[in-house]
Amino acid sequence: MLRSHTCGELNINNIGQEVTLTGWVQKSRDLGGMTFIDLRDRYGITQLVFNMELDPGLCGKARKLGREYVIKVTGKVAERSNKNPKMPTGDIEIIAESFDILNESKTPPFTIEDKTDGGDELRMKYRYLDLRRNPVKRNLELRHKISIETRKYLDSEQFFEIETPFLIKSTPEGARDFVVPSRMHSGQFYALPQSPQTFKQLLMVAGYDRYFQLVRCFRDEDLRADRQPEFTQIDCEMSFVTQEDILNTFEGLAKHLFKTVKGIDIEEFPRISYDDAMRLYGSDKPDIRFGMEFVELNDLAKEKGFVVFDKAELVVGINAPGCGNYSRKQLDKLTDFVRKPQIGAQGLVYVKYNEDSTFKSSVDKFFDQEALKTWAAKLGAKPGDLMLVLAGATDKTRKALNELRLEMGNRLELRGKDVFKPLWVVDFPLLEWDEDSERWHAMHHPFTSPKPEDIGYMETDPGKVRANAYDMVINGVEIGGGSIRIHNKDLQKRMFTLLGFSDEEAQDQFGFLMNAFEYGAPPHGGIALGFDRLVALFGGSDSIRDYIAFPKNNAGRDVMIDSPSGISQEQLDELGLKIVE
RNA sequence: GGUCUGGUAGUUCAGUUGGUUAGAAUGUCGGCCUGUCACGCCGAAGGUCGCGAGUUCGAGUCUCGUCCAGACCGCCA
Repeated sequence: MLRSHTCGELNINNIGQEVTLTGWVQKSRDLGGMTFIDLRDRYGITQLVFNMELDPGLCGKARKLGREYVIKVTGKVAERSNKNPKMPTGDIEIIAESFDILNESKTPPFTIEDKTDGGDELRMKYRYLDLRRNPVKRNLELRHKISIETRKYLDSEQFFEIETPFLIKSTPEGARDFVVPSRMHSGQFYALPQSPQTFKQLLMVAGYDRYFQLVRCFRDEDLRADRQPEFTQIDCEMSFVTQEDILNTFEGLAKHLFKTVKGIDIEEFPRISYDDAMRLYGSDKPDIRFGMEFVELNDLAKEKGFVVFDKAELVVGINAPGCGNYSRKQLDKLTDFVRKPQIGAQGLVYVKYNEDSTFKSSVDKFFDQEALKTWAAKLGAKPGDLMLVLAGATDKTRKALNELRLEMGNRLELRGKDVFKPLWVVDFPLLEWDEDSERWHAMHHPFTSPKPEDIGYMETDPGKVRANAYDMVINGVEIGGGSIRIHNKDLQKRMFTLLGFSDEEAQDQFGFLMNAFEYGAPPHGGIALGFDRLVALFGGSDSIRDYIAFPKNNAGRDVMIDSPSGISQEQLDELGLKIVE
């Protein structure tokens, strides 16, 4: 090693020692007669001192060091006369005796500091400089810790980590595939896996009854703050298990991670059915850090002469505690919020429960004080509260009220970053109707098993069939999901038929899996957790980008290496490809 | 595919109703300074106002188009 110590470890106990440090020049403070330099490496910052009286030549040379120069310095650890309690190494400094410039540096385009002056665009372009900054470093350290603890836990539960291929084949279901042209088989393509789904099921057939992998997955869909074209999953599968076994095992993983990484004991891990989640929160990933559950008001609100309610399929409200003093302006803002195209509500009905126990509402014309009192009773509202009511088609109205509920949660600061409320959402529907293609789609994926008691409805009333499928949700973020799979060839065939596959198509796309099911496939099931999202959640951020060393932007572009990019004509020819303008 | 927000000095931003030579902070460079740690003081350099058209006597400012970035809707088994 070129160094004897790191820049984070020297303290009062090292006084008098001769040490050699390496690192980057964070900042220099030139006082004329003496110069202080903060030397930074991954482990911390240590102050170097150069003194004109002691060594004018060395000090003069040090005064010329620019930011981010890489140097190696040798000197003696000394106690500071002016200590800095703000830094871990603040009690000591290195009285420099010699140094070498290992590499010079151009002045970086933004400051390498916790609160940098650099914008996102610039930081992404110079990501290797951004990664020098503490906040990003801490995020990657967090990611590292969570991956290590995940492996520790799953290893202790007898899981095998097994790698699966990246060059696989394109399948019609699900997200768009990233595709890789084959040179040796002109006109043919590999696809990158959207997940190792079929491979892990084959591993179950092979008898590896507890598998996991921290694995990259690829989906060619439009991006968001919490979605990258390539992302990492904690992918798991187990054999000879019930849904209950899987929920318990991964509840255990979540609790282990919260305990070991954040020092938090998760007491409750409630389970809620998909139907209840939709009814009470209007979302299949409810944020249960706060209450404000939906209360349906059809029986109290309909047929009272208010045409909006009368023609609505659903009238549903929430009670916002302590918001009864909202001004007209604030209420108008909430109305604007729900009327935004992304939210899609037509309007908002409010009922203020005044401190004097009277009511003031936007529907006073249709509902007297007595009627509004029954609303308040049902919503559990108290004087000083504000009831917010939406009406319309069931799905749309629930979706809009979900957004409004989360907005009120934000306004009332009920969604603290340090509070973690996980839950399982279970009993998802097996299928959902797709308006565009006019056919049933698998809500989870085509290998998800229906609940035995619902199998009879598969052909007669497919929408009614519930699946052995579950999602892990924390703080309103879908962290992952899974299911008990189909392990029977005939049932898998029926599923493919439901999804509109001909026998030939099913055989062509998934024949390898159905064939495998003929050789003693054990009952099995599993789960995949979004690792990036989990890390971001632990770090208290909505965006996963700062937890990935080299992320892509919201157009799927890596602005540092400038990809994607064109390839040469030679490469195109070799692959038998032609670009069509 | 759509909606919204933004693009001005190396960087982060301000820029009035369309009107003189486009400002501040920070960074950079030079000078001074022996206990700084957001060092301080003095000085200097630094601008395709994203790009292109249009309106106007006159555009950083208004209009249209376009590119880039970000957020969201659709999409994401």
